[in-house]
Amino acid sequence: MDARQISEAMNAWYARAARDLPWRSPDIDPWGVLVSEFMLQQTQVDRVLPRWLEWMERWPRPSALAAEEAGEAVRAWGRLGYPRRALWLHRAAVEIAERHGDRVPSDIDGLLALTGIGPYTARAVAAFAFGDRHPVVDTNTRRVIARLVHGRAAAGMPSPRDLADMEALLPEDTREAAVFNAAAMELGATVCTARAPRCAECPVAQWCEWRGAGYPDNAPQKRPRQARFEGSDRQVRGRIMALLRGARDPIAVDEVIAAAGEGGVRDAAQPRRAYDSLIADGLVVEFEGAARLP
DNA sequence: CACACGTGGCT
DNA sequence: TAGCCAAGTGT
Repeated sequence: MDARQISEAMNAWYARAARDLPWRSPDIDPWGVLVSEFMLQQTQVDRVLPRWLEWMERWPRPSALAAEEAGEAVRAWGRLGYPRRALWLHRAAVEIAERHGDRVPSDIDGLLALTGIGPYTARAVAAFAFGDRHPVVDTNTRRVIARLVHGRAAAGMPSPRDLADMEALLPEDTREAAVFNAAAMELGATVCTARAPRCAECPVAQWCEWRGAGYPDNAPQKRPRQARFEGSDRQVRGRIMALLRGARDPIAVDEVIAAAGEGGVRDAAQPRRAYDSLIADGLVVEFEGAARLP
C-alpha cells in the first residue's frame, strides 16, 4: 500500500467528482465553514444546504448572530435536528464576538474552547477554513480507512488510532493535505457508503484491502442499538420544540405539557419529564407560568 | 465513558 | 418495513 499513490488518486478524483457545495467555495470565510460544520454534525448535506444559505444571509458574521436572542437561532434552526446545536452555535458566536474580536480562532485549542466544538469540528475548521495541515477524521473517513487500510467492512468504535491512521495517509504538502481530508470524507459520503458501496466508481479500489479480501463480512462490534425513537423522550422533546418554534408568544406550561402528550406517550410522566429536560438544557425558558424559546 | 440527544432518507 | 444510518458533543 502506497500512501502517496492513494492520496494522489483520491485528490484527482475529488477535483473531478466533488459536489459543488457553497461552504467549499474559496471565498467563504471561516465563519461560514464553522456554521456548516455545526449543521453537518450528524446531519446530511442535502438537509443542511438550504438552512446554511439562509443563515449566512441573515448572520454573515459571528457578531450578527451574537446580537440576537438565542431563541432566534433555535427558531431558525427549524427541523435540522438536535436543536441544542443551535443553542451552542449561538453561544460560540457570542464567545467569538466577545473574546476573539469577531474572528473565528484558527488554532485547534482556541476552537476546542468554543461551545459545541469538539475534536472533529476543531480540526475540520482548522483544515478547511484556514488550510492548516491536520488529520480530520469523521465517520466517513473512519469507514474509508477501515475498508481501504484495515480490510474491514466497517469502522469500529472511535479511537485515538483513527488520527494516526489518517496521518499515515496525509500528504506532506499542506495544500494537498487539506484536499485529501475533504476527499476522504467525500468518498465515504458518496462512494464508499455504509450500505451498497459503489466500488466501480472508487478511485482507490485497486488498493482496497477489504475488496482484495473479497468483501468479508467482518464488521467489528458496533455500539448497542439505539433506543427506539417512537415513544421516546426525544420524540416528545421534539414535539415541544416544534410547538414553541412556531409560537411568537409564550405558551402556558399546562398547555405545552398537554400538547406534548398528543400523539401518544410511553408513560404519564413523560411530557413533564421531557419539558423539564428542555428547561435544564436551556432550550426552553419558563416565566410566570408560560414557556418560550430562550 | 456510556449514554442522550432530532429528524429524515434509504433499503 | 422496521431498523440502520447520518460532516459529533457534552456530561
